[in-house]
This record gives sequence, structure tokens and C-alpha cells, in this order.
Amino acid sequence: MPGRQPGLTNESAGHLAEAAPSSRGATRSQVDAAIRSGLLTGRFIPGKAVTIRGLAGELGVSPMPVREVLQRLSAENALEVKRNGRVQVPDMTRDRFEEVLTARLLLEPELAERALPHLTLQDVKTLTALDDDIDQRIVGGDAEAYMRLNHAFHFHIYRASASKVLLPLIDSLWLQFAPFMRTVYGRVGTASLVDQHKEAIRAIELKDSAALRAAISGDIADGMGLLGKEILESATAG
Amino acid sequence: MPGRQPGLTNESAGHLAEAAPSSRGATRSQVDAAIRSGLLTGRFIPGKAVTIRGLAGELGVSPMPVREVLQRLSAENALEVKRNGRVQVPDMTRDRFEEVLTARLLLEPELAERALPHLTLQDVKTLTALDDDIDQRIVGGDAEAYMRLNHAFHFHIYRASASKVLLPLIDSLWLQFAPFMRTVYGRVGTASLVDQHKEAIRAIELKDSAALRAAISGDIADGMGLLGKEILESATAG
DNA sequence: CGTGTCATTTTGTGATCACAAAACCTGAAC
DNA sequence: GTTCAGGTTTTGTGATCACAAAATGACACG
Repeated sequence: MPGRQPGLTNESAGHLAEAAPSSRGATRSQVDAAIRSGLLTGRFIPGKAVTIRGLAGELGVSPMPVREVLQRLSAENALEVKRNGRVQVPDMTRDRFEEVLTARLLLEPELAERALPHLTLQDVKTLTALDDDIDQRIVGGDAEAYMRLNHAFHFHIYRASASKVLLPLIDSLWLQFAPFMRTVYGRVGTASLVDQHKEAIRAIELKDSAALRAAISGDIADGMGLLGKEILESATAG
Repeated sequence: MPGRQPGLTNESAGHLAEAAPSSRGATRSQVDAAIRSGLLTGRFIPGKAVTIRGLAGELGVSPMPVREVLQRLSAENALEVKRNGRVQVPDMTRDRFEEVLTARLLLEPELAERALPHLTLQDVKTLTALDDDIDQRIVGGDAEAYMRLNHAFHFHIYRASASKVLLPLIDSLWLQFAPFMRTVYGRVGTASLVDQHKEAIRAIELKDSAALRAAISGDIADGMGLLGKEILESATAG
């Protein structure tokens, strides 16, 4: 931990993992990872204001790196800066939801197909293990773990593509819909969840691009299309 | 200009437009607009380092808002933070170029189609005027003006969609390829430029979605596919 | 009990500071 | 001329400060 406070010693160490202390921008990286993970697993509630000093206090760092990370995430549309400067997780609307769904269906099958040639037997084993874990969490009703593992499953595939353009775009999309989906699972539970992970794994084993595209598309439709639509149609606010 | 320097009066006023002085985050907005516009018109050279204090000095502001804007643009992959902390316009590679092209072809026709119902006769007039101006700049060889106007043409269409998801993704893509395209025009000139703007305008007049999709796709292929590919194949570095 | 007003606190923003790492320049040694 | 060591300068980062706008709470008034 780079102790660099002019007038105050780094008391109480904060809650951040005490990982690699050196390296340029290490604090910002850790804050970034912490908040991103919090968004993806639904630990932030849409509409609830997020304060710089609040987060800085929780993470045991100064407001500076938090400010930069919040700006960063706002640029990815994972957070929203309102006119008065407050930043919050944007609440979902029907239009936004439909756009995210469209964008996912356009981009994710494409990137999965590009990843296919790079996926090895070892990846298949990893994905199978992740999927087994996911199935257990679904019946166990652990929504947060489900979201974390489902993200891990998809991005283990996508990352194999070594993409520098499509992958960040999809990253942004996940950050946008994840907090909302968390509230959905909080209402309807995880029991009704279905996915097409096994179809995707099979397609990877067979190196069948068309089947993989279909599995990814179907998985997206299963996960978002079924659940989210109805929720948004019944109530105005997510 | 919010004069708020504790130990120094705001000497020399800087080059920033002296627009709306109040409002939260006004300085950051101006810095953001200035750098974005600089990227889109190719005033930054890929590979060349961009320094916080340097930009702050040019714009006549403190390093703080520049830092935040640079982080913001890095999150959109318009800039790249290297391991040592330096930030620069990423230089183009063949893979990156191909991915940007793919993403544009997937997203932009879709968003144009969504914008179509909202486009009025007034918009057609605006687009026609822009296109006329573009044609003149092409023969005049003014690459910077061409890039600014071409961006204005496309985004005048896209913005009509009132999109909150697809539009920012496309924004990010333009920021990524614009600086590279500027270097391309610098080499081969603008004389060889062709576009399908007139086909797009005609499709908008007729409210023909399929024709509009085709025009946008064709325009993208004309603008990027023809020029960029060869450049990248001849030399390793852009 | 609701409502408007004023003081207090919280919060974002821009600025400056201190420090370490990186980049840069200089010059001696071979 | 090249290379490597050294010191100097530049640069990003994290921290803190000061200020204004916004949010919050208290309290009198109807």
C-alpha cells in the first residue's frame, strides 16, 4: 500500500485487498475492480445515489481514485451523472432494455464465433465446471453467485478471442443490464432461470460456429427476453 | 469562467470558449468537448503521448478536469493508458481495424433504421446541406473539415433515434478509428473519397429502411474498407 | 398535521501539493 | 561513435483544501 498521505498516516488500512502494492495506478485498479464487480453482481441498487466520499471511505482510500473510476464507469454508461453531479446506477426503462437486448444479440454471437478457433479442450473443462456450479447456485437461490458465474462463463468464451474492440463494447453492455437483472432475480427468484450453456459447450467441442451462435443468441433471449420484458411492462420503474 | 484558484488568479484566460460559466462540471464538459473534437478531426497523432499538464496548459485549466476526461476517454477506448501511465492515441492494427469495421457494420445500419421514423423533412434538408458541404471539402482537400462534417452527417441521423445504448457504442467506435483515418487521408489525400450519402438521403425521403441500411453499410465499406485495408497491409505501423 | 423557511451538513468540483517512477539529457569511459 | 552511468526534469498518482451548489434537518407558522 503506497503510504503517501502528507498529513496523516494510513490508519486502519481499509478493506481493499492488500495485493500488489507497487505499480502505477494500483489503487485505481483495485477501486475499479471493486466497483465493477459490485455492479456485475448487483450490489448497487439502481436509482440509489453513489457518493464519492462514501465509496472512498468503504474502500479505505482517498476520494481521488474513486472520482476517476466513477468518471470512467460513467463513460461506459454503467453509471449516470445527473445534472446536479450526483452519480447513480441508471434505472432501467423499456426502451433501454430493448436496446441492450438488440446490441447483445448483434455483438455477442459474433464475438463468440471469433473466439471459437482459440478455445481449447481445457477451456471446455473450465466452462463445464462453471456451468455445473451455475446450476447448483440456481437451485440454491444464490442470485449474486449466479450473476458472477454467468458473467465468468460468457466472458471466458469472449476473452479467448483476444478482441480489443468488440469485447469492451460487450463489457459496457453487461455493466448496463446487470444491476437491473439483479433486482429482477430478487423478485422472481432464480428457480425459473434457464440457459443454453450446455448447448454452447457442445458447439465448442464440435467447433460448430453456427451452433455456437445459436446457443449464445438463445441464451441471451432466455436470460433477458423472458424475464425482463414482463417486469418492465407491469411497472414503470424497474 | 469559475475563478477558483486558491493561490493564483486566472491569468491569461486560456483558449477555452468562455461559454456558460456556471453549472456543475462546466469545465470538465468543455475539456471533454475540446479533446473529443480533436480526436474526431484528427488533431491528435496515434502513438504520440498526450500529457495531462500539457493539455491543461493549452486549455488554460488545472490538470484536474483533464485527468478525469482522459480517464473517461480511455474507458471508451479512444485513448490508451500504457503500463507506465502515459496515455496516447492507440495506433491502429490490422486486427483492430477489422473489428471496428465489423462492429460498425453490425450497429450503424441498425441504429439508422431505428432513427428513420423520427427523421423529418427538415432533417433531410440539413443532411443535404451537410452533404453538399462535404463534397466541396473533398475536392478542396480539407481533410479536417471533411472528417468533422462526415461525423456530423452520420450522427445527425443516429441522434434522431434518441438511443441511449447503441449511440454511445457507435460513438466509441468513431473515436477509435477517426485518428487513424486522418493519417490515411494525410497520405492519399481526399480526392479518392466516395460515399453513399445521397443514397442515404434518398432512402430517408422514401422512408425505405432496407435502402437506408444498404446505404449506411455501403458508406461504411466505401469509407473504411477501401482505403484502410491497403494502408495497413503495406506497413506494420499505421 | 402539513408547509414553507432558514441554518447545517453533505457532496461534487477545481486547484494545489508531495512523492515516486519514468523519461530525458549529459558526459565520461571505452 | 557507442554505451552506460549519473543527475535533472517531466509526468502520473494519491491526497488534501476551498468553495459553491445541493441535500438535509430543524423549526416556526398556518
